[in-house]
Amino acid sequence: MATNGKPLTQPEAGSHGADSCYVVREILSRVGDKWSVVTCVLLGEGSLRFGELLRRGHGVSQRMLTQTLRQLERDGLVWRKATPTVPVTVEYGLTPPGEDLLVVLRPLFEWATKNVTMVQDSWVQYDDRLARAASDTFGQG
Amino acid sequence: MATNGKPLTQPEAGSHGADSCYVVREILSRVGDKWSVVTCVLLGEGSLRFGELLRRGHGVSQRMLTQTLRQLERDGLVWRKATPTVPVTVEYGLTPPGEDLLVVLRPLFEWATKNVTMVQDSWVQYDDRLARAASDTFGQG
DNA sequence: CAGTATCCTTCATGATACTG
DNA sequence: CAGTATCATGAAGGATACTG
Repeated sequence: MATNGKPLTQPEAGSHGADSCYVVREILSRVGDKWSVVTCVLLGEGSLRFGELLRRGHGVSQRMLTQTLRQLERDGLVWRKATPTVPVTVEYGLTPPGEDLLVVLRPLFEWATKNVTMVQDSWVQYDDRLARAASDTFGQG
Repeated sequence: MATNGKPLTQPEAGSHGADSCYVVREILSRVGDKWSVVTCVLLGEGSLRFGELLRRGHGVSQRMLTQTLRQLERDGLVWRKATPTVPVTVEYGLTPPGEDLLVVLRPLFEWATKNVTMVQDSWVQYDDRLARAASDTFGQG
C-alpha cells in the first residue's frame, strides 16, 4: 500500500502508549536518518512542493523522499496540503513541533561543524595506529 | 580484522578532508544509531568497563557494543584504556569532545521526552485516517 | 505532478562459538 | 575479561517502470 512493505514503524499493532523509551529512540533515529534531517532543514526555510524537495534534496530518490515525508507527517513534524488541481499540487511544511525540533537540533549542527576537523584528525590517527599495529604484527615486508 | 567486514566507515581510502558535509552527516548518524547514544549516556555518568557497559546496555550484544565503542573511539568521542592484568581490564570513558556532544544532545532528549505524547497521538491519528481511507476505498463490508 | 509497485543489492544487527 | 570470527536474516535504500 505504501511505498514499500513496512512503510511506517509499528512495534506491534496497538502497542501505543507502551514505553516512552521506545518512542524517544524512534524519534532520535530520525536524526540519524539519511534524509529526515535534510528534509526538515529544507522545510525550515519555508514550505515546499514535492518536486522542489526532490530537486534540492541532494540526490534523494523519489521513493525515499515520499517515505521520509510520510514518516515525518506521521510523527506530526510535517504537514501536507494537497490541492486538487490537475495535475495535483502538494505542499509540505513544518508543524510547530517540527520547528521546535529544528531549534534544538541547531546546537547539534554547530557541534558537528565545529568538530569536523577534530573527528577527521581522530580518524586519521586511529587508522594510522591500526595500520602500524598490523604491520608490527605481520612484519610488514 | 575487526568485528565484521566493514568495521568503520570510510567513504574511500584517502578521502579525508573532502567535504565536511559528509562528516557532519556521519556524525549525525551516530545519534540515530541504535547503541551510540545509550553508550555515551552511560559513559557520561563516569567511565566503565566493557562488562559493565554490556550489562547496563539495555540488551546490546557483545558484537554491537564492541563495534559501537570502536566507532566512538575512532571519532575521538570515547577513550579506551587497557590494563594488562590477567585477564585484561579495559576501561572506557568520554573524551572532552564526547562530553560536549552529550551537552548539546540534552536539549534534543528533552524535546523528545516532551513530545512523546504528541508523537504517539499523531501516530494514532495518522493511522486512523489511513484506515478510514482504506475502508472508504474498499467499502469495508 | 506526485506519487506507487516491484525488483534487487547492500548493510545492519543478532546469535553463536571460539580465544589471548 | 574482553574481545574476534562466522553465519544468517531482515531491513534500508536505489533503479526503474507505471498511474490518477
